[in-house]
Amino acid sequence: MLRLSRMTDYAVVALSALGGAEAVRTAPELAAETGLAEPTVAKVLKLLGQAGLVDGLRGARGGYRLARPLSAVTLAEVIVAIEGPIALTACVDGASGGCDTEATCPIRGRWDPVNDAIRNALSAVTIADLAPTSCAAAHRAALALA
Amino acid sequence: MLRLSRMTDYAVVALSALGGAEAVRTAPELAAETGLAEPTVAKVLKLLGQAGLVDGLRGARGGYRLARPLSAVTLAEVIVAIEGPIALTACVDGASGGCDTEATCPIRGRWDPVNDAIRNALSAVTIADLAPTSCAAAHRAALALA
DNA sequence: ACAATCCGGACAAACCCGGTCCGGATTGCA
DNA sequence: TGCAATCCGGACCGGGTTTGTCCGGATTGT
Repeated sequence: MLRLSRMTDYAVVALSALGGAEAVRTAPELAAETGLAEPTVAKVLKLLGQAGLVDGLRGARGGYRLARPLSAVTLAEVIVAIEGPIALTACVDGASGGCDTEATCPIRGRWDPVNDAIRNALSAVTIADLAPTSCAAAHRAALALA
Repeated sequence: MLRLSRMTDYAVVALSALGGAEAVRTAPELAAETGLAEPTVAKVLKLLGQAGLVDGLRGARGGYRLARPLSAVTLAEVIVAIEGPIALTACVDGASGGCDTEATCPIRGRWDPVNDAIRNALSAVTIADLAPTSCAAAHRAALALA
């Protein structure tokens, strides 16, 4: 299924919520807006902060703020921030030990074009493309129904 | 990391071994050539057979045979055969229940262009591209060293 | 000085995947 | 006709990864 981590999905949702307004939002605020658990949101924002996609402002009246507009953040960047380097197999970038008997496997290295193609596809999509309308508002509405 | 199942890697290796000669090979034979465990190879070949990528011949003197030349088998087909439909998120093709509070999530459906791009990238690569030389021979050599 | 907030890591639980095994069905050969 | 070889389908369990949570420490505005 080429599974994408669920954390990455959360990251996109959190970024969309952050993109709704240009103000500083705290982690509990964003958790309430997205309907996700607060520690989980904090964890995702932490990762995004390390990657430089959001700015974390410490201290009282602190919170998180977008480092760039959503239209300048690609999906590839988010995936890298949450899941690490984009690669389909473990036999990449000198990960020795992953293949036991396949030390001389001729397939090794042949995946590179595929990986590049995937990276290009993911770099062509921005978070703004994924959440053109106000995602946060829709989530609030969904929560109101429950 | 966009992890691809290890079974899919095995499938590529098994297909490459099958592509070496146009004869019928039994599962134990292929297991010995690829250096993989026999039940695992059998499982992979079973999946590939269900997908129509290989023909399984029953009875004595039976075995497996390529249904098509490797140059006509795309990586996307192998992935679909082993892992199921190619999609980055679970919020696809009416998988209700995956998203609990996000029944009306506006992001839903927006992943389709991304998924299509991934599919196209994976459909552009054939197994013959991944294993141009005799992979089986290299595996035998690696086993001889051990 | 205090309160609010982010930061970093450690931790248990749940889920999924990898790998194995078994019995049944089917076919070729003696 | 009987036997052996082989694929087929499913169930099963252990290990590992991911998920989600929590806690103490650092930092900053009031």
